[in-house]
Amino acid sequence: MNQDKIRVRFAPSPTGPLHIGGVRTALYNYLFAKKHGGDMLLRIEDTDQTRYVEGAENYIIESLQWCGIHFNEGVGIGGPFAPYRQSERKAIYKQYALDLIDKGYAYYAFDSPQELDAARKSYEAEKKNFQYDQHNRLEFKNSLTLTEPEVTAIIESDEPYVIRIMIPENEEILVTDLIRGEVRVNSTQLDDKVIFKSDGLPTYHLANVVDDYLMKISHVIRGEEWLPSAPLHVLLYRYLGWEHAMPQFAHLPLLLKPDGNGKLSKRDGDRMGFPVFPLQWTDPQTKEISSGYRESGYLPDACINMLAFLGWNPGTEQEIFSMDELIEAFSLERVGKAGSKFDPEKAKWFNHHYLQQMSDARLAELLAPELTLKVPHLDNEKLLTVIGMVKPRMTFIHEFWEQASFFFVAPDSYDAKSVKDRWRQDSAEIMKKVGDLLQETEPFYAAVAKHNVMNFITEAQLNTGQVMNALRLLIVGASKGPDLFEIMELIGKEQSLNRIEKGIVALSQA
RNA sequence: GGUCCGUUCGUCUAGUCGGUUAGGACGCCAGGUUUUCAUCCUGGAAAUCAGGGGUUCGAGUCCCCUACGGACUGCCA
Repeated sequence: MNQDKIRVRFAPSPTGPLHIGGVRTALYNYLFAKKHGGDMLLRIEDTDQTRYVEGAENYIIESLQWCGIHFNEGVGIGGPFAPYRQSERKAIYKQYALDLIDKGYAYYAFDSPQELDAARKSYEAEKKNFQYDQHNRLEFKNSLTLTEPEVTAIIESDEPYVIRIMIPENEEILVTDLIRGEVRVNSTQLDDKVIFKSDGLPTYHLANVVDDYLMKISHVIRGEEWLPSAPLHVLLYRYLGWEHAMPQFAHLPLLLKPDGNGKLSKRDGDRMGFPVFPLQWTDPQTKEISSGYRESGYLPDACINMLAFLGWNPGTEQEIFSMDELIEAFSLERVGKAGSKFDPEKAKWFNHHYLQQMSDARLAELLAPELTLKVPHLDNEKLLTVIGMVKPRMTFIHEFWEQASFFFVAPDSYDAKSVKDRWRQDSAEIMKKVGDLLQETEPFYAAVAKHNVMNFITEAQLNTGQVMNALRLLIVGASKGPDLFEIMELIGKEQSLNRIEKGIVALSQA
C-alpha cells in the first residue's frame, strides 16, 4: 500500500464530450481527495490516436471547472509529474513492457489483425469464445512459438508487433476493492491482453498502471466497467515489482438510464429530453449538438448535489449539501454497490432549490444581458422587485420571461383556457367599473388599489375570485403570476388602465 | 456463451453489531394558504425487503441455490 499522501487521478479519454457519469467519477475522486487533504490530478489518456476528437480535452477541462471540481496538477496546470498527457509520455512506456518480457511475464506477438479476426470467427463458428490465452497462445505467431533468430529478425524489420502479457496458469488473483470487498478471479479466465500496441503506444492497461505508479497515485477510483480488468492490473503491478505501492481500488457503480436498464447514454438524453453532458457539445464532424446542463439552465451547485447523491448518501436525512459539506461528509464506505437510475425530476428539484437560494441581485445580473434586448429601458430597481415576486415559481433561470413578461410588456394574447374559465358574460361590464375605480385611485399603490377594489366587490355583492380572475386576465393575459395589485402598482396606473381597456375590447370581440 | 458485479416504495436511498409500525427524499394523490399559477405547509397511497431454501427463539440484515439485471469479453478506454 502507498503510505504517502492521498493522491487520486481523474483520467478520461478525449474521445468526445465528458458524460455526466464521468463527472460523477471526477466528483467522487475530488471529494475523497479533499476530505483527506490529498491531491487530485487530471491525466488525459489519449493512447488511442484513432479515437482522438478535436476539442474533447478542452471540453473536459471546462466542464470540471464549471462544476467546481479543481485539480492540483495535470493537463492545463502542470505539476511535478508532467507531462500528464499520455501521448506526450510515449517514450516512457516501452521500457516497462520490455522489462516484463525480460522477466518472462510478457512476449512479442506478430499475428496480424486479419489473422486474429479469422481466428475469432472460426471460434465463433463453433460457438466458442475466442480468447488469446494460455490454452492457445502456442498456436499463434509469437516469441513463444518462433525461434529467437526469427523473433529478432521480425523486430528488427518493419514488421509490426505487439507485446502481450503472459497470464499465469491457474492462479487465484485477489482484488481488494474499497466498495465491493474482495473479488477473486482465477487467472485461467484471463486472456493475454495486448499491453503494448504496434503503433508504439501502450494500451490503457499498461499506461494506467505505469502512470499511476510513477505519479504516486494512492487510490484508483473509477467506474465499474473497469472491475473485470482489475485482476490484470494487479498482475501488472506484481510483475513490474510495484505491488508494495499498488493503489487501493474503488469501483463505482454505474449510472443507469431513467427507464429500463442499462448504462445511461447520449441517446437516452435525446430521447427523454434531459442533458447527459455537463456542457453543450457540438460534434466537430457531424456538427450535431448535444445539450448540456449549463446551457439548459442548471446551476453547478445543483448538478453537484444531485450527482453526489447518485450512488452515495450521508446516512443522515440531510439532502442539500454544498461542495464543502460534501467534502466533509463524503466517504467511500457510504457509496452503494448497485447502479442508480438517473432521475431528471429530482435534478429539477435540486435546481429549484438552488435557484431559490440565489440572491435576487445575482439573478438580476444573470438576467440583465438578455433582458435589455427585450426591455429597452430596464430599471434595475424594478427588476429586483420583479425577481423577488417571481423567483419561487422558477425552476430555471430561462423561465423568467415566461413568468414575468407582463411586468414589462402588455399581453399580446390571452390564454385560451383562462378565457374560457374566467371570462363571463358580465365580465366586460364589471371590468369597466373596475377600470373607472382604478382611474380614481390615488396614489396608485397596491394597498390602496386593493382596498378600493375589495370595497367595490363587497358593495356590488360580487364574488372576489370572479372579479380578480377576470382582471388578472386583462393585466397578465393568463391565470398566473404574483399578487395582482403589486403587479399593477409596478406597471403603473396608465399601463394598467390601458391593458384593461384593450383587454375588454379584445375579449368582447371573441 | 464465459467471467465478474449487483437486486429495499415508480425513482434515489436509510437500515452497516440479526429483534424497526421497514425511515427519509423526488414524483404522484388529497387538503390547507392565496385573487390565479407556482411556491409553501399538512396528510395519504406507495417496498410480501427479487424468489426459494436453510441457520436462529427471531433475518431486509448471516449461509446456499435460483431468477433477473448490468459490466466486461478489441493492437478502445
